[in-house]
Amino acid sequence: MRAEDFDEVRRLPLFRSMRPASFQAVMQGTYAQRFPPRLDLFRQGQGADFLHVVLEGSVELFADWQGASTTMAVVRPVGTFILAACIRDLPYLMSARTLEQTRILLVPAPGIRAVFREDAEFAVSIVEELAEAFRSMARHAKNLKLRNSRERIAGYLLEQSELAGRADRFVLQVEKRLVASYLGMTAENFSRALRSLAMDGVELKGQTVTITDRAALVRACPNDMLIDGPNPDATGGGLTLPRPALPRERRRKGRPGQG
Amino acid sequence: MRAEDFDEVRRLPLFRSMRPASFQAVMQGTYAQRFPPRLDLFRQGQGADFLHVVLEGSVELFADWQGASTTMAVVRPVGTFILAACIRDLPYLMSARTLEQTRILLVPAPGIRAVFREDAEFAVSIVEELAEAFRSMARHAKNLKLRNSRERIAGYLLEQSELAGRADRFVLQVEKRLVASYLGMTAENFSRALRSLAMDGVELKGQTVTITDRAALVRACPNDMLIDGPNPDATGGGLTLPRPALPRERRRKGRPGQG
DNA sequence: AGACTAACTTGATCTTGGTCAAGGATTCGG
DNA sequence: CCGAATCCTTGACCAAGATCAAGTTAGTCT
Repeated sequence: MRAEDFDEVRRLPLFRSMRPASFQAVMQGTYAQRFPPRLDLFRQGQGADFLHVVLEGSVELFADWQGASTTMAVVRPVGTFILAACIRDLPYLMSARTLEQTRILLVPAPGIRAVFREDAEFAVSIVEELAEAFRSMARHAKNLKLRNSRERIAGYLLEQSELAGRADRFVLQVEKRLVASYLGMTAENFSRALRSLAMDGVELKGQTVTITDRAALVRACPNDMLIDGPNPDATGGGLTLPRPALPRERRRKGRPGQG
Repeated sequence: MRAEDFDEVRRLPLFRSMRPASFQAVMQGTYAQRFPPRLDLFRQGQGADFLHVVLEGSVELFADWQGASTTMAVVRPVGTFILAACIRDLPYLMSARTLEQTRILLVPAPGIRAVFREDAEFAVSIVEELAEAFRSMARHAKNLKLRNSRERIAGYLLEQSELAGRADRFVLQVEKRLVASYLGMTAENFSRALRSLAMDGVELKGQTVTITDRAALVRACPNDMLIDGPNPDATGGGLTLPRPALPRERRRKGRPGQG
């Protein structure tokens, strides 16, 4: 592992409070790796060998069953994923693939399991990460069960706006089909419902969303702290939502290149 | 707290590995209380004052938004709930009410937060409980997103059968409307879809389910370890599914009596 | 730049599941 | 044992969302 990576990782919420010796121990066998876009990292059902930390790029977590597939989350820097599986030494419940060119830190699971029993501060960090991951997933389930697709989209746009610093204009950070899948609907239905939100103060041009009437949009999906967040820090325990950037800042060089 | 409660609690997965002094500290201000059926324990959005442990009876965790309401889980002995909220000192994401007469242990959240920083074994127990809770919730979301209502019901029946020791005949432990809500559908749709499963080897008489053709039922909902469990131990971190009993064993004295 | 590919949109149609309304079945209290 | 309340079931209808099938746009590769 490169020295600069070492420092960067050391500053991550999950690792910054632990004792130096513990950090050294966890980092045994840890390495950062760069993956091309659209690469499968692992499949659901596999054994949990490594905790993954996204350093650059983005990763989609998805699940499938009987031919159907659904996006469960998109993880961005500096989020972690499959912590729960590593802790319990159980098979992953989700599959993962990179969306863009992505750099990932792979931390051997046995080291984590060993060290967090000895370093209370590390245990605290893990507990907080896991608790947040649980809450994110609970919110996801509530969202699916309590709202219809139009409301889920409206809520998503409001959340993205929030993450962009309450901006009224922002760019969707991920493909629409992926957002649709994340929100539990087909791409077609997403497209139509999104268009229909024009009546509720949403303007669309390509990937750029402009909220022209925030009050109307909130009326379409009354905000609820207990579903929509806040997602306190950037690291949602592997459940960070796709995060938007400001319009001009797009930086979409590393997008999917091959299918 | 009664001495017998003390011993019982001490044997819970969450508490049995911790140091005696830590246990004493956590138990400061802890008390067990008996609640009548259908009593609201707390509402979503409230501050997390207590970790709850179900000692007897059962508790429904549900969520609502804009008039709609959905069951998120049913917790039975000896499961805990809202651990995540306690750890993060954040508002509950769900509401809770008793289903039957229920005895609950109320453990002050500040004590938990303080002690798990000092007792590594306790931290480990919390981490494992949380990890399992996360995985349960992830499975719940996958189930909702990847299966239609008929499949969810078939899967539920297979799971209940499993929990009853692979029995081909068992009794539903909770009201059907509650199961319907848990599975994310209306009671009417549940009733119809359940009936339609007669074609797939399911016989019904009141609350009693008989699987006459397990292979057919599995065909209706191919089992998947990564959605349906196993829910390794009884304590699913507040996410244990309603558990069935064997037919004769019903013990349904304490069922909902008043509205 | 032009061709190719993949994502997105739109329309027509159909299925699933929700809504509304009423009729049975249980259960509980007297 | 009867009556009220609640849960469950059934039917008719409706609406949300899925599917299928083109088109259109946009991004990538040569």
